[in-house]
Amino acid sequence: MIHQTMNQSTEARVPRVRFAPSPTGYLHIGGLRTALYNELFARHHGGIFVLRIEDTDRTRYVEGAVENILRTLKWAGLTPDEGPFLAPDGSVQERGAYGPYVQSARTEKYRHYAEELLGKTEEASGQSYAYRCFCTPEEIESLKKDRASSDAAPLPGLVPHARNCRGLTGEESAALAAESPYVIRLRVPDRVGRVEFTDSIRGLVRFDYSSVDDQVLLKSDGFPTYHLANVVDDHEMEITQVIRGEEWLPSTPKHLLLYRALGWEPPAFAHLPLLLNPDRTKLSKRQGDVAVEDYRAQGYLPQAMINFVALLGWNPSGDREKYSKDELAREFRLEKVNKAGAVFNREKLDWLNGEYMKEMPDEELTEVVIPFLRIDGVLTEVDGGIKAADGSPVDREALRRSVALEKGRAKTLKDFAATTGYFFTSKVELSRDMIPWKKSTPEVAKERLYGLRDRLAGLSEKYFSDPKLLEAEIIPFVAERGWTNADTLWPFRVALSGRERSPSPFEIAWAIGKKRTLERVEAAISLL
RNA sequence: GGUCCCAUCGUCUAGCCCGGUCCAGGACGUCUCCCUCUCACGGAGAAAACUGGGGUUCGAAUCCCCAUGGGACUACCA
Repeated sequence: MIHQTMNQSTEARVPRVRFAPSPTGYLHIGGLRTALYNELFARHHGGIFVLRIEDTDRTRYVEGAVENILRTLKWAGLTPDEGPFLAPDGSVQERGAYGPYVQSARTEKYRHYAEELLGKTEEASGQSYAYRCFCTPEEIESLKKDRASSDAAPLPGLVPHARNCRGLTGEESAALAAESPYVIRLRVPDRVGRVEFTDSIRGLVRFDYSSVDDQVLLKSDGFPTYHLANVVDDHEMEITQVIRGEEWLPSTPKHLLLYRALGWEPPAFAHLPLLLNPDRTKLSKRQGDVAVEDYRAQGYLPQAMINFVALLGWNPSGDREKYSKDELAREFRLEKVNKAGAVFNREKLDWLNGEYMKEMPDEELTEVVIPFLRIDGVLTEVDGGIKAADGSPVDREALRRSVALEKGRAKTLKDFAATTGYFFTSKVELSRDMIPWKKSTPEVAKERLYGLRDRLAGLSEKYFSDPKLLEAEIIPFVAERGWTNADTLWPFRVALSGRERSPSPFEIAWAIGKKRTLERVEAAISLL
């Protein structure tokens, strides 16, 4: 009496996987990882990565969500081989031979199969694989309450309401259908038995028939539920390996039962461990950002996101932290995916993001930083030219240098807005008492700045082309005067930055140039 | 409650399938020291884990059982 579902070998076929998000808003970080694993699997095996939109719940549809998902996937560098994509003009189009790839455009198919099941008889029981249920949601709700409150062990097998409509004859059912709304439910066998399957990650998993509810397949509005649509589409799109979140594990027996009822060979299943909040519950909004676009807006690089999320639940070796997407694809093995959930920990993401920023060429980094500087008002764009917040022009080279200097201490692209502003203003804000080194006095600071000013003024522009040149010039000068680095360089640096913490004065001078360097030193002197 | 899944440092993990090389390795974070005008960077180092109990075995993080703990699911949502 055991129904065994074999995971047929699929070596003869091209592996096909899919990512199937619902357009209910934004792309969830967990969705990003699921999509990534699907793509990695496809690339590793030379297969096809399909994107499918599961929008069978009209009540949850959010305007623009499809575009948003597409945009975010693109940003992350994920590129489905088939399915909807964003055309250059911004419209959503499709590619691939298995379309449409949006479920709302496929409703006829689902209805067709649901009705087919109504009339199809299972040999073992002599009953149809599906039946019409006329119960209202309210009735079912109260039946459920009864079940929950009763001390008696739940009846083996069936959901309570099943007893109402399950026994209807074909004629009764058809007659009622003419006058009342109904749903079509899957008839789970009421004999003893179970569904078994070998999960690609977890191994053998089994469910007794008695623990599976008679799932609704077709809703009273004529739309399919996830379960039906998913099975129909995975079959029609010839998906060979399903890779999805662990939350789907409990409904897998329903899907397997459906494949059997329809007479189809099921794909292999792999259920990914969940991404967790710090308290180890399923990652959720409320405990942090879950939308990929939030991370994008906060200045995380797509490479860092991909790298980070890939290693949440899977690891190729254990002693390396940085991998490109190609390297990930080369190493990817579904069998090596962990079974336990993984806490999404932002510190490590910050670190990884910093690593990627540091290795990025300055020109490239500058390009991606600019939008963040504009958002935060550090820079504005006038007639295509970039200007500082106070209207002074900003040249590209100065911008590049400031980004190069600050990238060592930035965790995200957004951080540059907070650390980089003083490079571009014509006047630095500073107060008299922060100029002297903490163990020194304003008088000393003033003397040092005078000396520095005269010395700097005598240096040609060439010295400002490399912080090392400036340093090689100033350090000996400080020594020969009998000054200390501390009581000289601190005032110098503060004069240039207006900050307690910043890059070295030589670096700042290099970034802002001789003219501004002298202006700022002069301004500091006048405060003393 | 029921069903199912899971369990190595605070966190991500390597090792587990094919028991000994593991008084458990790496990374983030933390702490200390070095570098240093500051903050970072960088360098050196430290603290930090096999949930518990049985069993199998000469030997268990690794295999088995139980307990405990955690999680997911339990919709005409996905």
